[in-house]
Amino acid sequence: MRNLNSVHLNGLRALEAVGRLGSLQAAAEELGVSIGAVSQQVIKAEAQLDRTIFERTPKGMLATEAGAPLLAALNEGFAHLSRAVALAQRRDDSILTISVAPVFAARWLVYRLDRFAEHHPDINLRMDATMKLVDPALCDVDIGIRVGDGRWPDVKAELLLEQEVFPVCTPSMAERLREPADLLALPAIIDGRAMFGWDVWMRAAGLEGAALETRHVFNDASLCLDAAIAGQGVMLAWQTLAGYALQQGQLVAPFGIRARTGFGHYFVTAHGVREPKKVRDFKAWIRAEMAETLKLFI
Amino acid sequence: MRNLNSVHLNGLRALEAVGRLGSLQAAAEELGVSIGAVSQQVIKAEAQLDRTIFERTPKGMLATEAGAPLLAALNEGFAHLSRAVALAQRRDDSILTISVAPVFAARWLVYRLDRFAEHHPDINLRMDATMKLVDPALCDVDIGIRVGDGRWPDVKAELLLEQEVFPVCTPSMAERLREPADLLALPAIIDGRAMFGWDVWMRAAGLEGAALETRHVFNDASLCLDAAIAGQGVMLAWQTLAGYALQQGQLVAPFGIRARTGFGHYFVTAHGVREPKKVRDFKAWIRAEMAETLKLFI
DNA sequence: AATTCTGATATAGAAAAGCTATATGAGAAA
DNA sequence: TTTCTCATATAGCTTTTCTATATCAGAATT
Repeated sequence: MRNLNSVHLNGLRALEAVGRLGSLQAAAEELGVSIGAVSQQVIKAEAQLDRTIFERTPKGMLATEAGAPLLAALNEGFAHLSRAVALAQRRDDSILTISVAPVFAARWLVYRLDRFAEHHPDINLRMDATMKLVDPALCDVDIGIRVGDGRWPDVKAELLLEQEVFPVCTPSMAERLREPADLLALPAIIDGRAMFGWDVWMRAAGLEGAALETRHVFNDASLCLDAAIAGQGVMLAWQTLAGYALQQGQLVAPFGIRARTGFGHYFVTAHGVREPKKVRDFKAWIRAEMAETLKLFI
Repeated sequence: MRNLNSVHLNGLRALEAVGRLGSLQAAAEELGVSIGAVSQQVIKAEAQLDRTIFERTPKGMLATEAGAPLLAALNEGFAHLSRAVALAQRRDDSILTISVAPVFAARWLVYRLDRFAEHHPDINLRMDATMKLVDPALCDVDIGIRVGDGRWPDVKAELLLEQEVFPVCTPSMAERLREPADLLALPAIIDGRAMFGWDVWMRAAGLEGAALETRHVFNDASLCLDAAIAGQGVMLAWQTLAGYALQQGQLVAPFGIRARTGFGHYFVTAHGVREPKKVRDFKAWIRAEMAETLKLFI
């Protein structure tokens, strides 16, 4: 398609519009420019193609014999391009595209999707699981949920939940514990990627300076939780990570001492954009479900 | 197709090229611009469409799920546009397009076209009959033949034949004529559009100031000749106009007195262009045929 | 672990394309 | 002859496109 390099695409479009509509006036109206602009483009394009495409008559522009097949092919080309643009511009408003961290999806959201479908049968959810912060203004994501300090200047961050961490282990392990300091005797399961450490909890538990024996280190919080469920040790988890396992009785949170990390779960949307109803509905639903989760921690 | 107004065509082309070729580097090469230029155009077009068409990977650009149908439609569109441009750029070198005055075509050239075909079976002649001067640089005419003073600054004019005029009438009318002054008694057939008058010939015949009785005035030289052939009177004709009728014995040129009008037949071509072989062949052939015509006037 | 390579993006400023506003010309219609 | 319609030319402003250069991120190599 290198031959397209020798002619301006805007000129080809001018040719096509004039050919289809029969006059500079009509073409100018469709293209949204002045008659002089279309005239210049047609003349320039004819020169670039080294062809006379139109015969100028007092009643308007008539395609020459040589020009007619060219205009037919141009019409077909621009019709396809127009269809392509229409395809891109059509918004399927029934699809809500969300972006969440994989661990949030796997440990909290995926268990609730059936209830979302029940509450909002008109909304089709499309989930993009990535840890990267997304800017909904720059991609076709409607809303994101991320954990962090919320200080992201390029997006609008709205606090959903303050993150609190607490130790979790199997019930049988917990039976051996009489006081918080007894936790120090248990092997610790460490999330190498966590944005916080045990020291945050130690302070809250009055055990500042104390440490646990590290048994396992993973680079994925979800794997850590699996290891805790398997009885491998104690893990410092947070609400959305451990909520389901607590509810199912697979894990317990001994002593109920919780510490705030300073981070939070945030809704991430685009600056200065009026939120569509489906986004507002989703946020409201997420808040209601989060309230249900928090009942575990009263 | 107004929806195309909201996105730059060059951007759509960049999208298509990257989609088809898989990287900015390859697309830049095909489009004949720098990688940075393609990158900017893709980013801008994605913003204008409000769509993420590509996922950026370390190995290059991958079409997103939403982008793939768009790119397919764009590819079809640009393929058609490319075909259109190729159609326009293809020169059918076997076709020679000439532009001549209708009267020159009807009274001189058309009788000889069989001989042109014999001499040049490889050249297909396409004749555009119009009185308007053409500029081969600005239209798809290869060469023109026009009568005039040859002072046309926008084109290259090469003298073919100096125009000479002379009275013509039927043989039976001529039988009654003993000397040039006897012509003055005959009714005159006048071409209202001629660039010269009888005075030009009168001077050459030593009859300066004399005049004929006007019987008929036409606005077409060809009709004048038809009237002369029909015995309606005497007409002041020129070589290419009357040559065939003289050769056929339908008309005679009594006394053989000819006058130059100051005009001429000229080949009209574009300035500063090396003439293709078919144009050179055509000119040579025309000169040879013209020499044959002039044998009538020796 | 450090370095190199590949591919994409950002930016400033220059070049080219596109556009508007206005004047003008040609032919048809009134 | 006048008016109307349609196209063209031109100057200069605006927008788009482009280049050159610096930078970044991830993969591959050492």
